[in-house]
This record gives sequence, structure tokens and C-alpha cells, in this order.
Amino acid sequence: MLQQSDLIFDFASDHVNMSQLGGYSDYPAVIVEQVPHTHLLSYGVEQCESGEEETMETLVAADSLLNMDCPDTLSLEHYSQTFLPSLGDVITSPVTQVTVSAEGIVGAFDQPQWHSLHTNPPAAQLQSKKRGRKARHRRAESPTPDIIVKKDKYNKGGNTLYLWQFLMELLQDRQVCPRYIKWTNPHVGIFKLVNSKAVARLWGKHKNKPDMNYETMGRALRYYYQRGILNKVEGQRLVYQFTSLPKDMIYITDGDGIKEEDDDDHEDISGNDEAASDDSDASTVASSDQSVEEEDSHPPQKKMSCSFRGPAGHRTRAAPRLSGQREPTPRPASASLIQEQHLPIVSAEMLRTLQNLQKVQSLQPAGHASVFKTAQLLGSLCERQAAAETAVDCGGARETPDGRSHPGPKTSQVEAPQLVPLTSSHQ
DNA sequence: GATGGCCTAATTAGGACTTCCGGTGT
DNA sequence: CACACCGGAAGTCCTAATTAGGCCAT
Repeated sequence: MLQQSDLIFDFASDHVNMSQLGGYSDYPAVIVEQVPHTHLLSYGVEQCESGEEETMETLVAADSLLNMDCPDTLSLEHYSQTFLPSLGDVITSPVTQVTVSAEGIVGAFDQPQWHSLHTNPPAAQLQSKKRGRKARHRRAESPTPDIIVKKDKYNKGGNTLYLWQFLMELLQDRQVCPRYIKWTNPHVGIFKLVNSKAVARLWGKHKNKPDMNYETMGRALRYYYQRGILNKVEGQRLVYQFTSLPKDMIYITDGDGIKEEDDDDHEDISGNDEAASDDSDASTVASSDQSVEEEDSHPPQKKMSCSFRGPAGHRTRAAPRLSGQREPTPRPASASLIQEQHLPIVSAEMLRTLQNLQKVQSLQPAGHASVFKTAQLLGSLCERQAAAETAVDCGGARETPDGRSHPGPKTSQVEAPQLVPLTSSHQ
């Protein structure tokens, strides 16, 4: 059974019947979502009694959030060749053996996995400087718009999570988004570091750099300007913009259950949640414990509303469709910028793929450990989900234990945004 | 003994930060 | 004054590519 703070990261590779997917067959493999039980993501931060506990609590939050000792969390180790069974409404695609070069992807992908939020080309095409030794192939670089890494790089078990990936992770994590980091304009990839210190500490924790601070992390972010991964939003502090986003990004928005970080965050029953200010610190995560308990007993995650978005692939978690209801929205063949499969992201929809437990059981545990984790989770949730889905059928969307949204009393359903021109610039 | 194939360890290049710094703007 | 922000410079860490060497078969 999954332990608290367990996350499941897996690619939802589908060598399954793609015909089931209809027009979605070209959807990317990486789908993103948290494990249904939000308590699995407990940040474990005690309620803040004073601002002086910021550091400790932030670090504790980082511990719990990232679960750094757990290779199953952000280590990307499951970016390997994991094949998952798929339900009809789950969009997956093969992610294995993707050979990429600076000239482009060679192999599995014939559709762009990412969409650009800019028209401007990447800033830097870093040229390797050869000296002395015989010329050799370039080492794979971070998946910047034009510089794409080999998939295999992420299979080595290293802690190779780039900062931009990390930020995307946070932006898809309801425990930190919008509390520490939030979208200010998800349509164009603009986000804000609501609590820059906490985010920096989380990053430092992940990188095993206890001295990490926003100044240092900010330097790394500034290097992203040159590489065309990020832009700075002029005139707004702590606000940055991704130049590219995965199409199946989960956008956690400030729904009814989630107040803007700058607003009064009174979801914490204890009243100690002072998550408002930028530097209020990670103690704000303490409220997660509260919410974790709530959500444990009430699987529907009422605190957020989020949606998938993409120029064509936008899907709304808040209103899950049944497999037969999905509308085949074709995906525009825009230029691939960042390979989506590099995202250390989990998918709730992937979890859904595992609902087909019979298929899961046919897998070999040795090669699909995380799959089995998921399967176990799903098995334990199966009954509840069935009940929840019944509720969906009867009364609109409710978030099921596998992460689908439910129309809880406070849940606002976020409609899938309108298609955003890829050339949209930040506002 | 020469050659070739395979495997492994060591070396090297280079990417992605990290650290430090001085400076500017709000 | 604090903080955000900028970018140069140098350093660290890690990983992939390359090379060298050993072993074995022919």
C-alpha cells in the first residue's frame, strides 16, 4: 500500500490498443496528476506558531513534499520503459526509445509534445567547444526548445530534475500551488513565486543544497532566459513565464476552495495559516496537514479546481468524461519545444489507466514496480471510486479517488480555457 | 602471434546549475 | 533599508561519450 508522501511517477506508455483512443492517439505519454490521496503528499509541517519557525518548517515541508529519500518520487526513475494498460479514456503514448538529436526527435514522436508560448526562437544554441580530443557527439542537453535530450538520460536513476521541471512540478501540486507558487496566467505560462523562500528551499532540498536561497535559485532562473526556457515578466516581482509548456499540464487554479495566496487563506481551521505573504514561509504548508486529513477521509479534493489545458488537448479534470464521451480534439502540429516525456510528472489519468487491474496483474512486478504501486492504490480505491463515479453519473462531476474532480460544495469547475495562441505573450 | 569482438574501467567534455559578487531598481 | 533583479565569473557536480586495456575466441 502506498505510504504517505508516496508519489507515483510513471510514464503512461501505451502499447495498448490505441484505436480505443480515437483522435487522441497522439496525445503525449506524460500525464500529470497526484496520487488521489492528498495525504500521500503530506507536507508534514506543523502549524506555525511563529515566523521564526519558517526555516525549519519549510524544510520539513520540503522533506515531506519531495520525499527526497524516496526514489519513487521525483527521481524520475520511472521514466523508463513502463507500459501501462489503458482505459479507453486515457491518453497515453509510447515514450520509450525516443532518440533525439539536436536536429530533432527521431523515433517515437511525430507529434509535438509541447506547445510554445512564444514565437521567438530559443535564445541559446549552445555550441560545444571541442578541444584536444577527437570530436564527439554533443552531450544531451536540457530539453530547451531546440535542444532536446535523449530520453535515456532520465532513466539512469540520477536525480536529474531540472529546475524548470521542478517548478512545473510544484505548479501541478496542489499542496504548493497556489500556496507557494501559482499560475497568474496559465494560458501563457506565467507563474508567480508566491513564497520565493519556500520554493527555493524546496529546490535546495531536492538538490541537496541546504543553503539554497532565492538568490541562488534566481540565478539559475536567469540563466533560463538565455536558454529560452523562461522569460521574466517585466515589472512584476517574482513572476516568470515559461516559454513552453507541456500540453497535458495540470493547471491548478485558485478555485473556490483555494484562495489566492495573497488573499486570506482561511482554509486552515486552526487559523494559523499565514500563507499570505511572500515570505510568510513554509509554515503555511501546515494547513496541508489539515487538508490532508480532510481529504483522506473525503477523497474528493475540494480544495482545488484544475484543468488540463492545451491548444487542442485541453481536458478538464473537473468534469471527467467517460471514455465514450471524449471528443477527439486534434492536436496542432506546432513545433515541439520541450519534450514532454522529460517531465517528472505523474498522471492521474495514468492512474485511471491502471483501473484495468486485470491488465495490471499481467505485468511483471520486477519491471513495473511503480505500476504495481499504482495498481495497489487503485485496488484499494476501487470501490470508493466506483461509488464516486456513480455519483458523477448522477450528479455531475465529483472528484474521484483517483484524482478526478468532484463538485464538492466548494469546488468550482474550471472550464477548459479557450485555445491560446502559441504566440501569446505574457500580459 | 595476429586479429577481432566484447566487456569494463578510466578519462574527458560539457551541461546544469551553484556560489559569489557588484551593481541597479523598487 | 530590504528585497528583487541582473549578469559576469569561477567553481562544483553529474553524466554521457570516448578511450584504453584486458580477456577470450578464432
